[in-house]
Amino acid sequence: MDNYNFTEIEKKWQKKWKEAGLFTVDVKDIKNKYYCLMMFPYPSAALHVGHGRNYIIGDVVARYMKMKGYNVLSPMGFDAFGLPAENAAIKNGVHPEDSTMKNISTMKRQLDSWGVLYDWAREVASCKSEYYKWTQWIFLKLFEKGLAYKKKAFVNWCPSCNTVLANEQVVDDSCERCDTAVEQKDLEQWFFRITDYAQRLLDDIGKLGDWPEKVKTMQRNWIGRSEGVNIDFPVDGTDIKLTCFTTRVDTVFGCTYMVLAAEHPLIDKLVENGPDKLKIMDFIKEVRTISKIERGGAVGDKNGIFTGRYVINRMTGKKIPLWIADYVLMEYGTGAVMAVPAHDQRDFDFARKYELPLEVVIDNPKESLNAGSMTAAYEDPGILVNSGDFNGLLSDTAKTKIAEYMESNGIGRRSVHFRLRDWLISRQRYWGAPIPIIYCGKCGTVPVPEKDLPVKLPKVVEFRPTGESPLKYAPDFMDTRCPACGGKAAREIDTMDTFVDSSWYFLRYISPGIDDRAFDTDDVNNWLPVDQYIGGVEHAILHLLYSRFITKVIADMGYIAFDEPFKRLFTQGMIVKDGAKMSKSKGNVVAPDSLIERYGADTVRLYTLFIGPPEKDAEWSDQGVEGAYRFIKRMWYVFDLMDNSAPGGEGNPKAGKEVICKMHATIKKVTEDIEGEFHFNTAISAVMELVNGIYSAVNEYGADSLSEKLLESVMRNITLLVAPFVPHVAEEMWQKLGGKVSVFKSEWPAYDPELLLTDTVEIPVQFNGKLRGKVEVERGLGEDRLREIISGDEKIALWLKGVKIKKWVILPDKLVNIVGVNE
RNA sequence: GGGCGAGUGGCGGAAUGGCAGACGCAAGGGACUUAAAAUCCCUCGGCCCAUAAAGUCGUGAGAGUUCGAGUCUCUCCUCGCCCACCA
Repeated sequence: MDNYNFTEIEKKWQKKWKEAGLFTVDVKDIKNKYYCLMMFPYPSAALHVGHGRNYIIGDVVARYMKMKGYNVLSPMGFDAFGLPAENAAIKNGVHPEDSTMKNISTMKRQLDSWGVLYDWAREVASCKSEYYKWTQWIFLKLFEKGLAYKKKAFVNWCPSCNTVLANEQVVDDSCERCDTAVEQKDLEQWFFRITDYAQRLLDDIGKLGDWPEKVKTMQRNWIGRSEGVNIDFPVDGTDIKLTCFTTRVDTVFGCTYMVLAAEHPLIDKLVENGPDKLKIMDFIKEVRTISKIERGGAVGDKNGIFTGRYVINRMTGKKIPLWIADYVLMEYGTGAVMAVPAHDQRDFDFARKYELPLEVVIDNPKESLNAGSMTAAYEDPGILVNSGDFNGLLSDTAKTKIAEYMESNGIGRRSVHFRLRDWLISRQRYWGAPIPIIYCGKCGTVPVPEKDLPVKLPKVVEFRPTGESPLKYAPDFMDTRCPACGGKAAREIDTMDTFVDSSWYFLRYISPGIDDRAFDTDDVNNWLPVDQYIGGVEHAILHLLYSRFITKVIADMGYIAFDEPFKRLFTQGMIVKDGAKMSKSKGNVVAPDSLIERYGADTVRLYTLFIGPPEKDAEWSDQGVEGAYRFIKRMWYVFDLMDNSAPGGEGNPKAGKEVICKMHATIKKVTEDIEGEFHFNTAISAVMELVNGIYSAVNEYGADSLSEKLLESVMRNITLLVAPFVPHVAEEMWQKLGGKVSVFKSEWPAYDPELLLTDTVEIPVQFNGKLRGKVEVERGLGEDRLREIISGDEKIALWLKGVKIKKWVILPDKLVNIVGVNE
């Protein structure tokens, strides 16, 4: 047998698969369709082995499904707009387009060298105008429906980088790149009205049966639905009513003051003629301008100021003071909070600081509360006290009763609030899809007509940050004509968040070439929802939520017939090195190229899959790679065993029986591991055991103990089983075994349940739950006979001496436990 | 503060409530070799002990359910991730 020359083998098969179009799909052929999708990557300079995990897992699934007879669509593309390219451009003076295209070609080469196959004819890159034309079209569709709108909003501003930051670039209230504290700046911004879909996005999580529970929970928390009551508080001496939202209406009798957010729109009117107006305005200014980090850095440190006004708590009839404080957020609820210091820790802290009164209205059933001696708010449910007609009720009952009372007396209304905010999609950046909007002095905000798409991103632009959108300084881009009146007009200079690009790419793969529509409705309806989506858990919230939203919007407009894009989701864990995420700055990046050169792609794939359960993080070990390499060689050299076995010989029946049994068990195990939770690590270890089994049979019973025929049949099955994991060597082995077509066009092996079973079984025998011996008996032995054999066993008998047996627990063919006491 | 995970040998990790540590890495010993690499074989949780056998302890800690618990229940500790002054 030849040596295992992985370089030659891998080159050869990669070329042949390409020529044969192994993963080329005709979308019109929808029989047995299977859409296997991996999250498309951002084109960074080079991939490391951590990135590889995603593609290798996906490739295993695609190849496995292919062998199961499915028509597998596995496309790939690039999420090519975005900040890193722009930042690199600022730093190195290379145009983002050039660096991005260069990175894409590097990545494609790396993916090829891993043996990961895609239908490359469907490749998309979000920075190409033939793609973003349709991202812009989606924007226009949302605009048409009133789902895209512009409003003033605070954006994250890094004063050091002189630029706007996306939320995800703000880490611990500081700039992700330079660690400077992020400020809030008030700018006109485009939003998508995702909040209109909050309830549906929440409800439909129920449809996502095959998503990880963890991801579903994260989405639920992010949407954050809470039920409560909007309560009106009249401001004493005015006709103004302030409305606050609460989920704890049961505590309303304990509301001893009220607090507004500093951004609350009615503040100006309320303090207009007050004596402390200037002091209050100063306070508000401070809260607004101070960066978030100082404002909320230490939770518990709350600052506020009295407005001089009082509001009426209509449940108690009492006048309570109205305050402004930095711990109330304008973005959530109504920006006004009824403060119940006895039953809310934040209100408690604030009340203690400013010596505001505290009233217990929910008593702790275990230990009565004392307003004076409380050291913390009592936030648990309890029994109502000091609450008029509602005294004695349990919190839960009181919530309903009080809400009903408020509704029938016009004090408040039941209401639902979400934490989810509208999606801010404007970026004051260059490297993104331009927002297709034109501003005309006469006609106002005018959408670019569909026929004028794409609005092309100009190539020559000064994109060094000035604090304004770089496109402002591209006159050829900026200056245009109004599509409505033909007069002079200016283009929108902001670009779109890259999450917009990635929220629909899975549709484009179906119809990559067409330029008169974003996608073909029939084809998309035939192929989607995606059967299996695979990607990192870091996208659990934003990308997946946005994709679900856009899908629903497009579905509502009638372009597609489904409203959830991904049927089944798998989120793989990160690969870390020395306990940390791989990154260039930490210097712990493991590059695949040199490993592939040294051991071959199959080895790197095998180790990546063997490293641990794929949904969990795993620590990379270069020594572990060596082990994977050894296994492949060990498998390869089974061919030598075949050469050495006696030609035409019958072999040793006992050895043969053992190997056959093991073989069927392995087929069962590998199949179940792949189809279940993608536990490739245990699937691979099962094959390792089978290969070890062959070697030990030969060791124990001699070189000719396994007939050539048997070895060949075992090898054939091993080859099929490992094909998705180590495709090149498997294809080579398959050919050597006489395979006429590709192993990936061959049928996945089936096991014979009859042959899984050995003739005899070894039964562990316990005494009082502790293992005391084992007996080897024939399979399917009756309980009486088993009891007899065990009682007669010398070793067991020692333990049963002087013992009164109370009970025999017998699991036929599996285990026996004798329960007894010493007499 | 809230949510979700996870704690098993020197390490990565296995184990439908039924033999804890599969498989692999590392380590030690041996065979082959002039030598090395590669390969093959053996040992490999702790204690007791002479290497054994037999015994005994052992899955973060403690309790519970059970004939039987790494696995189920409760309490606690530690670590990781996500969210976080969300009313």
